[in-house]
Amino acid sequence: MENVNLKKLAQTLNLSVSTVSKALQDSHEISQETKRRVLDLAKSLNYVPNPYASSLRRKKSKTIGVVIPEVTDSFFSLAIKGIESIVQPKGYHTLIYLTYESLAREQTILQEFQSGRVDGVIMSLSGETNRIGHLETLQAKGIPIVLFDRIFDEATMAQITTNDFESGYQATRHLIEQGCRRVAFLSLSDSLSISNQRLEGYKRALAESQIAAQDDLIVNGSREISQELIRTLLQSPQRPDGLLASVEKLAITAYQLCEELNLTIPDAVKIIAFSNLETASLLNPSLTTITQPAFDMGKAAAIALFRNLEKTYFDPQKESIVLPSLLVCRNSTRRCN
Amino acid sequence: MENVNLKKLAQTLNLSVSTVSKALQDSHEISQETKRRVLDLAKSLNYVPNPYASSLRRKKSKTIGVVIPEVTDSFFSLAIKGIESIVQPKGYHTLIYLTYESLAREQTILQEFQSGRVDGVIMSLSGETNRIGHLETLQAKGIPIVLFDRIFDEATMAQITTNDFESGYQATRHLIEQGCRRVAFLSLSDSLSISNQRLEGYKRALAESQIAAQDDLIVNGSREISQELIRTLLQSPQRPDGLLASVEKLAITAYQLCEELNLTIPDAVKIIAFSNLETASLLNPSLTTITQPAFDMGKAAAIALFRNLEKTYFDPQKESIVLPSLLVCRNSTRRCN
DNA sequence: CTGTTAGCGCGTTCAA
DNA sequence: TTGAACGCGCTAACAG
Repeated sequence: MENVNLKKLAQTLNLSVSTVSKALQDSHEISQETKRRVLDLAKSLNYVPNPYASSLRRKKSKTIGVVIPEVTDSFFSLAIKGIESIVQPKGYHTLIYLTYESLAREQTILQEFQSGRVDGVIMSLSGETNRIGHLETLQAKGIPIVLFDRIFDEATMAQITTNDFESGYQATRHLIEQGCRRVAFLSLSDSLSISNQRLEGYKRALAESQIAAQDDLIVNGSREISQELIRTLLQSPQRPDGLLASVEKLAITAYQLCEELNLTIPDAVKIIAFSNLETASLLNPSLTTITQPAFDMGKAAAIALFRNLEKTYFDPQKESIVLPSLLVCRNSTRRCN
Repeated sequence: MENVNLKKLAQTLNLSVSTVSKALQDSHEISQETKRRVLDLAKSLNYVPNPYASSLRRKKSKTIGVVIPEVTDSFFSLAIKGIESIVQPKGYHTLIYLTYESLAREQTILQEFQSGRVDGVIMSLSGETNRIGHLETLQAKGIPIVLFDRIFDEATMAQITTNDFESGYQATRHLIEQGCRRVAFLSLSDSLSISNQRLEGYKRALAESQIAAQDDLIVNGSREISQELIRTLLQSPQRPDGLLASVEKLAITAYQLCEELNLTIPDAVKIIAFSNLETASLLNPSLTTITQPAFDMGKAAAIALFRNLEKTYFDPQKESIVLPSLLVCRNSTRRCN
């Protein structure tokens, strides 16, 4: 790989490798004079310690694994920034893995983590994930996991969410207030915590307005499957006049379909999307979004993880942190809580 | 870290560590019978090799560093997916680093790479980067670098771009055809290859239409600085009637300002943005974008990188790959080349 | 076909 | 205050 290592430094200074090592770690058992000499040479030779050798020896990789379903999603990319804002200053590195909503990939990735490649994991579950044996196995090996956004209620670990019930409720109420009477709910899967919570909020809002929830207005499935289901829905004689998309990608799909079917937004159909697209409400005044504090959620997740990493003994414990999300429409921003 | 390693496997099977190691690597010098026994045990004990020990020994990390200015940008997040589509199947891992447009951070990151943490680097330069000594130093140590999008012309390495001159030209022509006579050009910095190319195209298009380019219509600076410059520009009596934003973030800033200043888009001001936002033209029919093949650029970068990694001897060579970008407006898509 | 030996670069005894 | 020796887990050269 490279060339300048402890040995080389030691040789040119006529010191032993271990002395140099200690000097670089600012050990108290090394004289100031020696430390200075070592540091000077290290700097002038541009010495960079080999992280893999160090990991091997210390049994710590100073690396965090981030496992998310997507990166081309405003929520997740913002969350990454939040994570990095904590992780980087600590001198840790970030390994990013994408599951593309597949449970199998998620399992493969976590399996690989058993190698000790990462010291801890921050993740948001795939749409397919309906059991978490792979998470538990990893935790049992002493590697802490923090979940954010797409959590798993029964799991014994830190979990960062927004109040999804409340935001689902508020969003639905907003649509009803705008005159919608047939509101559809679009979800990626029925095992996703966030979708289910939001769905409950949706149902509550409908009930309060004496509108009967209809099963055929609740769409469940991967993006490809949903696309066809939504298309059918929008073509049916009793098509919905409002859509609540619990995931950004589904909102995009819905938009494309409305366009394709010549349904004008918001006259024919109103849409509310869970999305952090900075541009969304700018680009289209009629668009309403539920905006989550993605950056802060990433930060909170990283902070919770470090709390566990810094313990001498890691003992998985459930811990829930709930941050508020915002309902943003052109002229107003309302806090959902 | 973990517990089950080669030694343990070897002990329980009464074999030597090296035999087990070779068996796991499917070496031809191990009998089928032994291989089977080893693989069976490995699977049942859930053995996962320690990547750091292996890296240390082999002097290969099977890890790629991706260095980009931002992740909350549709272009870069899509490019990441393109990169992963090549890197993952090869069994390589992806370490992502964000420069936030800072040269200093970029230098720190590359400096760290001298440790051998990564086998190769794929990067897009920060807005501040006007020299590439840090890249050359790294390459000189045998670590290949591939640049994409924000390249550095004089650099001796593979570079993946779109035809920025052409797309700047087409975009400007499009604005002129829509009736714009005072078109402003928004850029992050004057050291950015893409901005300069696009600027040249812009100038050419103006010249062809007998419109004199005006320096005060060319805005240069970080997002914060630009924001004030653009605001001033939009408030001046001879404000522009068209904006060409060479970076997504600047387009967002421009949008926000138009809104704030009550300038209706597209009546008062027309905007063309270099952006890959899937939703952009959907959300607002009046929006025109230059869409780059971000996913394919990521792929191409990764492929070029592996070409270098797989060489027995790495010898930096310049290599340019140019992919076409698209000008997308509501009813038409035109290829820029 | 299998085992022995010797490191990769670093950090941690323990002895001087 | 410094250094010698050992080993983290794995791979590679060389014997047998």
